[in-house]
Amino acid sequence: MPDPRGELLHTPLLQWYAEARRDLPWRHPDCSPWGVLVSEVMLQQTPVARVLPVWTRWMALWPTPSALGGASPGEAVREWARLGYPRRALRLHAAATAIRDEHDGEVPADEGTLRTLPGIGDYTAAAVAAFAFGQRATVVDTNVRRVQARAVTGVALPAPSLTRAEVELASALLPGSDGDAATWNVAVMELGALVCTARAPRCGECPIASRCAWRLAGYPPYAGPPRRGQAWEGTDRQCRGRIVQALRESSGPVAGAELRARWPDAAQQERCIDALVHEGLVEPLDGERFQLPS
DNA sequence: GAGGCGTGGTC
DNA sequence: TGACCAAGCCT
Repeated sequence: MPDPRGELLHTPLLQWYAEARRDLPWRHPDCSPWGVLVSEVMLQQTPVARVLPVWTRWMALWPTPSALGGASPGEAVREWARLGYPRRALRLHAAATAIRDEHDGEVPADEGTLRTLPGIGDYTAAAVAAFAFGQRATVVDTNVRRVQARAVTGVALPAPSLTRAEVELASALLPGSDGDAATWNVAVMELGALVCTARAPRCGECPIASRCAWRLAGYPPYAGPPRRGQAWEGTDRQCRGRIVQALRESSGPVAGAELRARWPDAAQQERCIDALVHEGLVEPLDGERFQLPS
């Protein structure tokens, strides 16, 4: 049952996307499902500009899941460079070995099967099903949420966490055919990334501005619960980042004393190292030395 | 379900 | 200038 709210938006948005879309390597027709999967994991909470060079190098080193599975998790973390959230590199390595060992080395096309892989949640499973396999999956990321909130719901920003209603709305707006649906998903995301941005939306360039509920309501300001920022200075996050960076940039093991020189709070740093070891991001060696996992 | 988890660019 | 934000996931 087609949703009239979606029908009105499909043509202008798909036309806009055909002209305004960025030429990204993971969108090329010859990009493998593995390339799409890698891009989606790298793009979790990370801007396109920072992902591009890392993705390119990563795909040259490990063009298949089995190739990555043949590397050590530490190599994956090192090539992850400064993308942030290095646990993603560890999980991508684990996903690669699972694909090699349990799926004949082929990225699964089924959303439910993708969802079982480490580091693959609802968003990424739907994105791979849609963008790598052309399926009619409901892809809901932060861009889709913001575009829907404005264009359809008429509010400045979505709630802090994803609601059931948002997923149902995205599903209702989806075009009926597989191909159109896959393009629609990436078109809405692209609109959110390039035009309907969080900070300073470019409504003058928006193909659906004339139908935007937020604009028609006079741009009411965000009225939801406060959105809490993330502390940084002196946090475990910063401390952990410092530790992993030191191990990444060293060709060999790093002495605990050398790490200690990089962080003022010894107790905090010890706690962070313990946590990193527990998570598998750091491997302890004899003589109070540490390295990326072998 | 709230909170933890990196890094750097933007206005 | 320093909050805010970027194709989320996991516990």
